[in-house]
Amino acid sequence: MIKITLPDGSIREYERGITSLQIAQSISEGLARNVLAAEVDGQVWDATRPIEKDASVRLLTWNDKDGKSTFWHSSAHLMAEALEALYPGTKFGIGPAIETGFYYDVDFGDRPFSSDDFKKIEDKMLELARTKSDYVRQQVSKSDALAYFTEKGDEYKLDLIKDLADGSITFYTQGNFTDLCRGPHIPNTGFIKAIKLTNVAGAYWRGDESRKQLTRIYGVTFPKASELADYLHMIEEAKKRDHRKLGKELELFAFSERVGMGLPLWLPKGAALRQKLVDFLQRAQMKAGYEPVVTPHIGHKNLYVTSGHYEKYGADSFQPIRTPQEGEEFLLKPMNCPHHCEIYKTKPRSYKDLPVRFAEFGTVYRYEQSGELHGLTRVRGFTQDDAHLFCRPDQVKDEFKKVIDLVLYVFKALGFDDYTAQISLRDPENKGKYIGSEENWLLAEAAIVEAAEEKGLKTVTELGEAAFYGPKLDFMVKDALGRKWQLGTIQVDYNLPERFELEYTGSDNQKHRPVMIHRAPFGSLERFVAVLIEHCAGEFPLWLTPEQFIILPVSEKYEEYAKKLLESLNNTDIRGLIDLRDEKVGRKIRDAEVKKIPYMLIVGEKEVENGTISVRKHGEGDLGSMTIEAFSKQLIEEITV
RNA sequence: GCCGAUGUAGCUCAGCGGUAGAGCACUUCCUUGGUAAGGAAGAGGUCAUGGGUUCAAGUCCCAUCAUUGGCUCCA
Repeated sequence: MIKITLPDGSIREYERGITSLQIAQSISEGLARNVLAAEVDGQVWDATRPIEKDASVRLLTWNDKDGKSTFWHSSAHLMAEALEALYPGTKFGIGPAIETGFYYDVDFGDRPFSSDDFKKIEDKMLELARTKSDYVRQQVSKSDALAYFTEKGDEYKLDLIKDLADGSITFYTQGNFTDLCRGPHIPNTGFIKAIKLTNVAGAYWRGDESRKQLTRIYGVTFPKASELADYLHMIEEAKKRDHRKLGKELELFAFSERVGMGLPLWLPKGAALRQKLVDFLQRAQMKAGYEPVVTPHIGHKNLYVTSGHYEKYGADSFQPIRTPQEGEEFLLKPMNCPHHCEIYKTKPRSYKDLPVRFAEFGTVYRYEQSGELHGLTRVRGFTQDDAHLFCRPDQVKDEFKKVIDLVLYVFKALGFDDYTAQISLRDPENKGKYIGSEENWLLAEAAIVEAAEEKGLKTVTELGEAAFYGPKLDFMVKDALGRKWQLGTIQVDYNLPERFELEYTGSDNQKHRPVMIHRAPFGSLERFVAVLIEHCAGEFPLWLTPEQFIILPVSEKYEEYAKKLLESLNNTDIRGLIDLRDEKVGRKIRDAEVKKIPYMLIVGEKEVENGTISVRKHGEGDLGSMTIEAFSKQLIEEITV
């Protein structure tokens, strides 16, 4: 007998060789029907794999992340089986589960493939799923594994096996399909009830451009048809919220081929929104002791040679601009920090002066590969809400904590309630790719970890995700549809102060090196606005809305009253407009609703007589009539953040 | 940058070898209307660009550009 510890702490005794599935059955039939896999001593296993010794077991269902990914990984195998049945001779690369769904990289040889083939594959998959074939795990020797795939003629699998240690190789078979696979898998294909192939794309074998390009087929599957329907609905909703679509419809920004790809044009309404964000953060930063600075859009090449950016990114950047007479080389500013370092150096600094905090909404230009541009989230010219804090080593942690406070304040004001922080540290395996001394890195990493801990942030730590000059703390927010976005970032930098030979005079009258912290709560205004649009589906918080109200006269007879009304309501914080078109009020309301204008003020005979307005709120409907003063007061209260 | 898809009116799209279409938006006129589309008329396109095939090319082929889904990259 062996002892199995369950997540609730209870310990049950079973015969040696019991499977997780049988454990589930001993608890309840319902549970057993839903078990996809199990976590055995921290490792995800097949639910059907025998357990040979005492272990702690957590049964995984569709509600667990690992349960889902097991399900999707098994779905990838099911798709491969369908592909092999439909297109004999297809070779297979890798087929993992991804955040939502799975993909399989396959080589169809010369056969053309397009999304038109999806239906056929989906049908075949469903047919195979209904056979409820078990996923059977089998340990094989390296030579047998090689022999199998040599026989099958699948060079990709052979390439994979080459790198595997003999003794740790497993095959999984379901139906007529056998694949090299570490597992785990769901018990049988019958769990897969709803299937949707989503898209097809090219992907290089092992992500290497010099190797053959395979066809990557993406799909997603569900244990219930209704879940697929929900998923498709979510996709529809995401499409409706796409910031590129809403940005066009709400006249926030545009792109022009003539201006150049990846270079956004902010239209009046978008610029108004953007300006409000800038004002908002500017005010918060002034309170927090930041000093605004302004630097030019280009900088001498030597500046970036000094900073190290030229060496690292020069070849992949926009190429230098040369002055016609002197032949001096200037770069479009890809970063604000080198400029800010020079500002720091304009005068001797005392330890008493630190920290100094230079803030700039600095527009930077970076070459992004053409295929990578995407709406406002990936552009070639963008404005960072950048600031650099220069402080003493003993101030780092404190400053870091203050920045965390600022970032959280910004998120709260903008309705991002669900966020996590990612601590990005060095890749311990590959320390050579980072600039800076071991000692400095250890200091910086400790400061971040401690600050995040003391602020009680929900964090995940990623090794190898640090910037080349220092570790960082990135904030990821979840939007209204549950999608994750990376926004704010805080980065410790012991490196630039070194390169720019920044100094301050300590209380010991000796020169010391300050520490630099880069930080941007929004990240970039472009990206932030994109995320904000999708988060709130274009219905911005009132204080950010470019046009907060629209006056709708019932007929042209009330035009005068409407104009006076506009004059009395408009001020620096509240902006509105009048719809003077020769249309019925129903039409004007519809158009205002479509434009997502928060308040509609309807004025007609009644209102003129009583000196009131009839207020309608976007998405809610008629609020009844009120006095102008009452409305104005309500609006001001609502926009105060 | 690489692979695939797409590019027709301001917007959303139909047409896929034989005289450029629809809805919305726009302009003008009628209508003076009370909480999500009043009526009529009009204007608007070298069918992304450049080549080619054809008696004839938005329509078929090639190239370029842009957009887009991925890959790769991201200070």
